[in-house]
Amino acid sequence: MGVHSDLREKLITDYAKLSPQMQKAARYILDHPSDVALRSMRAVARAAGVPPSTITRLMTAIGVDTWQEFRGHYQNRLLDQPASYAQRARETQRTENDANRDEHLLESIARTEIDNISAAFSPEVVAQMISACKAVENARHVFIVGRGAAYPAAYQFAYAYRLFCDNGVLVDGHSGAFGDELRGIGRRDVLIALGARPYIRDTVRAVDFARSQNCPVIAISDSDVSPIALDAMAKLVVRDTSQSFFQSFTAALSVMQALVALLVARGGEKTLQRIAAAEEQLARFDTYLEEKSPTRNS
Amino acid sequence: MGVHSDLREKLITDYAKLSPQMQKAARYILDHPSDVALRSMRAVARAAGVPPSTITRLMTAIGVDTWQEFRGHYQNRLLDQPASYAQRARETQRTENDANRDEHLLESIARTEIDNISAAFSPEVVAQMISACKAVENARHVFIVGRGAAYPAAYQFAYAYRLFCDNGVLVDGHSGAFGDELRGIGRRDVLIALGARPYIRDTVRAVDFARSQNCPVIAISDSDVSPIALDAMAKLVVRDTSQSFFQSFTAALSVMQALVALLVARGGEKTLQRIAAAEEQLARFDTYLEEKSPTRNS
DNA sequence: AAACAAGTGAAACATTTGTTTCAGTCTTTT
DNA sequence: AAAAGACTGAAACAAATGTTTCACTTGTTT
Repeated sequence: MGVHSDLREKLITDYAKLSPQMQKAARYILDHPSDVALRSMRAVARAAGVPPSTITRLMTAIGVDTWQEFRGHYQNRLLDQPASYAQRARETQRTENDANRDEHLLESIARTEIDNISAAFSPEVVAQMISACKAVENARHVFIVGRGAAYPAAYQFAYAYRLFCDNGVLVDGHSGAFGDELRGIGRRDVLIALGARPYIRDTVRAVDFARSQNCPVIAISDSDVSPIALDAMAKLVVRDTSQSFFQSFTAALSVMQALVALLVARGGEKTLQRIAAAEEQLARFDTYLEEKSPTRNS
Repeated sequence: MGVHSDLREKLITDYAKLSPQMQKAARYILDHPSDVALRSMRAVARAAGVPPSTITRLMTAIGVDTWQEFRGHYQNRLLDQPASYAQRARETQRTENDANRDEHLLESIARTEIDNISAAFSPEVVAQMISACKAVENARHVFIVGRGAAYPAAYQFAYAYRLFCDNGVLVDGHSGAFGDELRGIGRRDVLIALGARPYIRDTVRAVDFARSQNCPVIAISDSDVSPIALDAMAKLVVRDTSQSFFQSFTAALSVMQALVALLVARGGEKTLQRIAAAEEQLARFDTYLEEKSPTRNS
């Protein structure tokens, strides 16, 4: 009986050969390893959405006789890797040779990203988000513009928004010339514009045009006085600090997601039903891969 | 709301006032904190050389009602989690009045996002990122596929990558049928695939096709055993936990940005020159609003 | 259709768990 | 020395745990 030094590996390689329910359990365990170390078997089973017997069967399937043995592995793993942030930083700094220069860079990227997101949810921005939200709720049409590096965040919002509202327009120039989609924009609409320095001309033009038509603007930008945010009715200022040459649009994306979450939360039951209907439609179009158990993950 | 921020401190200060047997127990717990997190109360009592009742009495003496609560503190400490999830959920639920429900939602969103990003830069993922990076550097072509909610992150990478390398292909279906762009994919290429549950059929098909052509796959996904990550040469597992109905792709975006940063950093001077040239070209195309220097500022 | 095997979850089972009870011990005070 | 009071640990208890059993479903083969 060889002792499995790494049974996470075994779980992954054998995954395909497991029965559907065991896969469900295996997946939860792979995704939540510390749960195994800390919680009881029944609790893990409950969290994974399977009966306790499935966990037992899974263990015998991968050659582990008892839950105690199984749990022991995960406990050791947890003890071997304290991996506290401070400690990790200290370690990477201690040995500053070329070997782990990459680790060091990534570590500082992580910190910067976290800082940016923290700043993006400061009280001032939060207040702006809420008022932006109200503007969107009352708008006839919601135009979203964001080019270049800002496009992902714009797309993200448009994509999610479309699932529960049909008055959103993503101005991306895919359908004809850029800006064509803005035709008819007016006082009762809202334009959500995203962009940071260097400001892309198209985006600024769209904002100027909207303003000339008396359409209120919600700006997600890097400054209160950026050409996009100037005269905007709501200014969501996010930092785009980055360790690399490029700006980081993580915070912008996060803010857009938060905006969606806020709209859904305020929309109540009706909105949830619309989302359910949209998902239903996507499922009917065979968009998603069929999965045995249509449960939602935690 | 006096939550015991640190009950190890309490254990030390009250140590003198405890009865001899309780001191024995307290001392063992102070010396073996992880035992509390991982083993049962009776096991701890046995190891400390005291009857179980002593542990109970010790807990009541320092103001903890139940072993579960006691153990919970030590488990959080082991996980290096500043605040427990359960506690956080309780806090956000506590003030469920309509007044500042929005603020609370946003605050908890922010926390979740930060957690997700922290997890995305864990040592395991960092290691995978570096090996993924090397694969990209040696690849003939770099294909990027990500649909639906994963598209923003895919686009972000493709957009940034294009500025310093011309062998990237964003598989987005804009040019004809989806998957057409994969023609000719082979052993010497790399496919970067993004996707989380529910898995979009197109993405999985692209991954399967790439695998059938012996093309190595870099997977950015929500599990080690997701249909995208299975058999991938590099698995970047990111959490997509979200307060709202939708998944959060913030961590995925952040990882993609970090990948770009890593590529640039490793590319050295030559890469920087290419980026400068690309920006120059964009400026000549009048893409940006006139501003003196297109270089980033602090 | 029938037979079969594999997969599954509710229930049952013996342990083990955290906690309480209580009789005995020890120290301190009178 | 006796009484009072706090300490202590064995035993008792209900609740929860890990595991096994067994009908039942499901999908496949004959």
